[in-house]
Amino acid sequence: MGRAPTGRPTSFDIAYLAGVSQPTVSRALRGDKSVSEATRERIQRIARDINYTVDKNASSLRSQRTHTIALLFFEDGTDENLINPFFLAMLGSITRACANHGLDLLISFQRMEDDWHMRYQDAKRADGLILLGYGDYALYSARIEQLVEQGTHFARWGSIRSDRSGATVGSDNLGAGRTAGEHLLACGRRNIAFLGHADEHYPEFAHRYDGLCDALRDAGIAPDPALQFDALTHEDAGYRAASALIASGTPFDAIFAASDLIAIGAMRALAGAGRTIPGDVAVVGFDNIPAASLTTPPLTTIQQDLAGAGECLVETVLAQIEGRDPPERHLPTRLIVRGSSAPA
Amino acid sequence: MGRAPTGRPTSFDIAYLAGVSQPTVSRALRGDKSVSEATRERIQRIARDINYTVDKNASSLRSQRTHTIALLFFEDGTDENLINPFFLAMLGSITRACANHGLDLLISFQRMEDDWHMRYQDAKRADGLILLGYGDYALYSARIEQLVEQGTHFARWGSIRSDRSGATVGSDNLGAGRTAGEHLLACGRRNIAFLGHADEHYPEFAHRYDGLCDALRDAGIAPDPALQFDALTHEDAGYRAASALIASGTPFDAIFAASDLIAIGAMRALAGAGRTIPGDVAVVGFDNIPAASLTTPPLTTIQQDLAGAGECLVETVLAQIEGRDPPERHLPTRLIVRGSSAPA
DNA sequence: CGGCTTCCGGCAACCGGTTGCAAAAATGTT
DNA sequence: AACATTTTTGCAACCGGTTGCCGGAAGCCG
Repeated sequence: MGRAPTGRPTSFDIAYLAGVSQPTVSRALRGDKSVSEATRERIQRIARDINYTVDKNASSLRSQRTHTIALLFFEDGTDENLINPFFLAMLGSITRACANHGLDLLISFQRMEDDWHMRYQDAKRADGLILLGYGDYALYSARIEQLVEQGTHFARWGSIRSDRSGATVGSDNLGAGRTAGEHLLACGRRNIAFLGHADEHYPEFAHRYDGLCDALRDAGIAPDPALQFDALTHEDAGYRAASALIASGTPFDAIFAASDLIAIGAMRALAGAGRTIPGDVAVVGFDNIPAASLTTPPLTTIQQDLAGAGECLVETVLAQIEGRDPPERHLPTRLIVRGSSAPA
Repeated sequence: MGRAPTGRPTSFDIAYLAGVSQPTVSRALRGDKSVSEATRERIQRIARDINYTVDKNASSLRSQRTHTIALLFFEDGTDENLINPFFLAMLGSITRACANHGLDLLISFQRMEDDWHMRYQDAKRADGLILLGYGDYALYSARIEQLVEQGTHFARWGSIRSDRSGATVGSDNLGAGRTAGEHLLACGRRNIAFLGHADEHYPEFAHRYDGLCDALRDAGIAPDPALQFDALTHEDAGYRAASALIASGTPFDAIFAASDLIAIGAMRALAGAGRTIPGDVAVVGFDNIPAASLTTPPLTTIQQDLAGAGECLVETVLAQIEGRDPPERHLPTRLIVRGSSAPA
């Protein structure tokens, strides 16, 4: 039955050693129930003995399943070398989730211009995609539509309410914004500024702002558009936005920043302008990046459920692949109170 | 010549449309010079028109080249969810280097116990491996030997002088340690403590310590073993090591921490003990993680050439794969002076 | 004990490119 | 114009598992 083992072991070698046909080896190693317990164990033992590993390429080629998903990051392209720390934390979570599901993880950073929408699924590199990116959704929404059209399995991290096409997994930004607002109100603040884009191009930020506004209205305060300043998620953007806020002369006693990096930049601007934290201005950030606990004072912030996020993204993609029902894609957040916002 | 296009496009479809044989298509798309310019262009145009992508599995299966490398992280397993920020920065650099070389990058976090030494190369998932891990090298040196024996292409990040088997890429830790020492000496410090393991199980840290000792000796100071305290690279470890140092009663006016995380933990301990920085104690860290500039005072540290590191690791693996000469595997470092160490 | 279902395992086709070798075409030589 | 050379292209085998289908063996039943 075939030739004797030679070179790197293949399933044929095992078949030879076990005295069975090669397809039987394939079935046995995958735990196919149409192989008797006895032969399966025999085959598995031999496989272990000769250090056999299934060739992933051959397997994927025939079965059209790679058991791999691709994680595509993309940023606005401004910062070449720095990676947003929040993404990195997310990466850890996704990696672990993949490992738990026995999936390999392919990683790539993308520039907007690339033809990433076909590089992975089409080349059969991956069974599904996870898309991760802050920045202006409008810039790549066209590609996302394309993914949907061609039936690509994917999930993206974003704001749950912008779930028009494709499966979006995200934190409850609206609720988080409300929580932040209520916290600051409870601290006795009334004039709460928001640093971060609030238009539809940046739905995550916008929903955080919406939540803040909801909280304000509930407290009988009309949100003041003069207290909202655009900022992308960079420290410098936070610095500039806070400087603009200060320069505007509009009185304020609190800042809700759309991200910790923005908050950190804002704190720098406040310190430069002689405003004390939290005395003159309470500050709340978003993300709870590692650096948030190291600022002076430590930054109050909102923590997203990162462990849950990775698992949820992976599970969402898997569900599409296997035709199961997708999980709840709505993740809770938690307020972490630190020194930058004084308790009432 | 064959059947008409149907379903997802294959090279056969293109062959049909171009009126050539399928192997010619394969050759043309890879730029094989044995295809005439005219036909190649015709084929490439058709491929673009019908959105064709080479099936990576089929290609890899036959050619035995995946154009993929696997990046294996491993940590001591203590911290489940936090990833060392230094690694994350490295990841960014490696990702970019892979992209530049047209390689895919497979990522995995490993626990020591796993059979990672065969999961990738053997399964033909990747052409080569990059190993990244702080921690006790003794724990996995056996597996590394195994990799060498079976001819696996790999490079690991580590200390250049421990390059006994396999290609090790790393910073010039010895030189960096000397630089740190000389800087502290120039600041007028004489009793410089080192926080970090200094034994052969942690060669990177040990070489940093050795460099410090060299600098001390050059200045006519005998290194005092009582000023060296073990610490792995976690904030808590730094806190504990610094606490032990303070409790030991040995006088000291400077700390050189083997990593920024250790330094940050140490600064916390110093603050808790009422020692001022840099007044009583100057502190120098290592890595220049983002948080380093946010501490109070900002942390003087040593920056490794991360961009170069990723490129060098990738290039080293590629060189092995393609039988070229490996690049220089010795990377320079740079001292970043901040507030935690007072100028002389 | 013949007939029927169930369980196991084999046969052969197949996934979609890549590659060694040889034939055909184009170009050069004398 | 006949022959040597060099380019282009095709043929067929191959990479190493996976899968649909079928047949033999074993188990079940009246």
